[in-house]
Amino acid sequence: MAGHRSPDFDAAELNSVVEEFTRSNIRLPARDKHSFTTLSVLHTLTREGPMRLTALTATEQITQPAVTQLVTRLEREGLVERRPDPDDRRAVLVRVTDAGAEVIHGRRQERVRRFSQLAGRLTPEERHAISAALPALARMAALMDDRP
Amino acid sequence: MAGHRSPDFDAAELNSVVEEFTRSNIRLPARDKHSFTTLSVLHTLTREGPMRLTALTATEQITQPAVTQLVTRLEREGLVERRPDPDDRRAVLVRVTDAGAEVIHGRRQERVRRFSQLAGRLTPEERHAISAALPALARMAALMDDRP
DNA sequence: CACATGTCAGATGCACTGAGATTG
DNA sequence: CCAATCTCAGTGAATCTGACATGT
Repeated sequence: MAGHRSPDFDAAELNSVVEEFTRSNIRLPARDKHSFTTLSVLHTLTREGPMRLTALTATEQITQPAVTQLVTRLEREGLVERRPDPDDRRAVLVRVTDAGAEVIHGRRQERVRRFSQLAGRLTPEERHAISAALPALARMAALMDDRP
Repeated sequence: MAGHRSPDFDAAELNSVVEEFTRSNIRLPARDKHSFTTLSVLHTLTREGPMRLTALTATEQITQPAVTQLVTRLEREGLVERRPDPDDRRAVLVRVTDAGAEVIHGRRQERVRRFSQLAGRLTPEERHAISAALPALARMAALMDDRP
């Protein structure tokens, strides 16, 4: 069951762990009223800075009209702002407001706190093993963006 | 920014990695025609075996009427089956068909293959670090289910 | 009668397709 | 004139709330 390229590396076991973390992470969005797409857009804008609607269409998995509608909704809730692009008057730049950033920041803090608590229930050896693997996992995650 | 309980453990960094993996994992559902909830239900039924609609309502994040409708849809597509509960004639047991299990199995294989390819682009040291951390990560994931 | 299980009916939020307006 | 960017209008699938039928 190990990966074809690396007999010493159990990709199925890695996938199993990722599935569990994903599952548990998905449960959280249901608490507040924001939809999954809403959170994803706010997350992207927080990471990447102001973007055009077209750029958002590429990163999220919805069509341009849906992005227009979604941004209108988010603007009405005060989570993002529309600004005209000074260089191209066809385009608008969407950016998160402080309130929007706070939504993402709060959720992130909640998860980090949860991970801290869970780590406290592991052995020092287990914590060390995870810490030692984080740079490699981060690089692996970065590689995933190459070929979406 | 490190966790309060374990100064040597960077929970924020772990969260960042988990976020990236989750993001990249979420993109995949958009390819086939199945919705996220559909896949989640099939996944749960595959892991847990036959369940009542009420039990599904608890694990998934939707209401009972939505589960009824969703199961009807899945039954029409041949992915699950309704069976009367022999012990309680009010209830029905939902179980995945072979076709339904195949959907989940196929997706899992696709992800495992992807992880194998990505691992092939890492250094042997990085692969070793990840392998060494997997048991600890699996245990951490198991701990998450205790307090949902 | 009280509770649990599942279904039915109407209302709502969200995304899609197709067409249109403005600017480069 | 053509391409890019965004918006508008109408349609459809999925979910929610509230009411209801059945069985314990």
